[in-house]
Amino acid sequence: MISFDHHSSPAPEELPSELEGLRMTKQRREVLSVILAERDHPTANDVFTRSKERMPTISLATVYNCLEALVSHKLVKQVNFERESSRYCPNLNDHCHFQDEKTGTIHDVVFKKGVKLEDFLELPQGTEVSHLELSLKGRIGY
Amino acid sequence: MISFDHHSSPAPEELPSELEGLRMTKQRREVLSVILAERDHPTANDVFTRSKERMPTISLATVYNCLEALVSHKLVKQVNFERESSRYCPNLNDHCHFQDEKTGTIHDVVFKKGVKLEDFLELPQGTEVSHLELSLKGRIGY
DNA sequence: GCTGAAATTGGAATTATTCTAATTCGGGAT
DNA sequence: ATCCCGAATTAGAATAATTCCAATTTCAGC
Repeated sequence: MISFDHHSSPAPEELPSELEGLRMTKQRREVLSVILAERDHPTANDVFTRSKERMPTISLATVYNCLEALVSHKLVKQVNFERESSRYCPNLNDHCHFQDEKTGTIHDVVFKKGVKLEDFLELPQGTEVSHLELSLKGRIGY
Repeated sequence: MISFDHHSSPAPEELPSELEGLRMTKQRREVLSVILAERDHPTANDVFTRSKERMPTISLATVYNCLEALVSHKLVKQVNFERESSRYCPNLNDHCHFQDEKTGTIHDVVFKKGVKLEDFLELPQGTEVSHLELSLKGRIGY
């Protein structure tokens, strides 16, 4: 039984020119494809470095702009661990993150099938949760 | 049924000179008492401002030092919402945080009695979680 | 009351991120 | 195809939170 989330890597290229109402510019496409290519939760700076390989003129500001556009259009998720720099994740399913303290590697962790927030949290009724972030740190079993 | 966590305010003053193996200096005592006095999840800067009222010579660096000492000795919890500045919380019980999008107010939210991580997360067996942070945003029911 | 280690301090430094203002791009109308 | 205009990109400056540094100060144990 696999518990950490694994993905079959979809082809990163050939994205439509508009997605979720977001104009897919060269740079946004590049940034998105970097995030899809290596699903290792890169930081903005990682994305910048990788993007420059294929698009040497891209700027860090643009990478930040693109990331913000992709996140707000829900094509990518932003991942935070305490005050570390934000990381980016293409897994759009409901999930959270586990950071291996040994290696720093971040793994996606899925919620058990059918679990609802009210099942494990004492939330006042009527509370509407618009955003949830659950971050774990620890050591992986062997 | 109360769902958000409420506290009876314990007396902030007269803390011992050593706590959890941490030397309780004037400044650490002051910082801790500020956090205990108003349980509104202040930022480091909030703590600095409030501390200065009674201890005008305290420096921001010291506030950061004290907070780090208190957090690492588990007398206070550090609370993060995305990339906002860290906030500090004297509630040592297992709990998480809900930020009201309307007001910015942060509420403690407790886990349902007896709930374990494995009840709602697909964690590989043998995984040891040493740190968990769950942050919610949304709107409160009326 | 000394002494050494730890804590405090003010200011400088760092880091991630955002802002700014100028330029470029690209799609629709002509 | 060309013009136009709003949006996107860019380089660099600015900001904000936090950490670092080096010089004092404190204080617990002798």
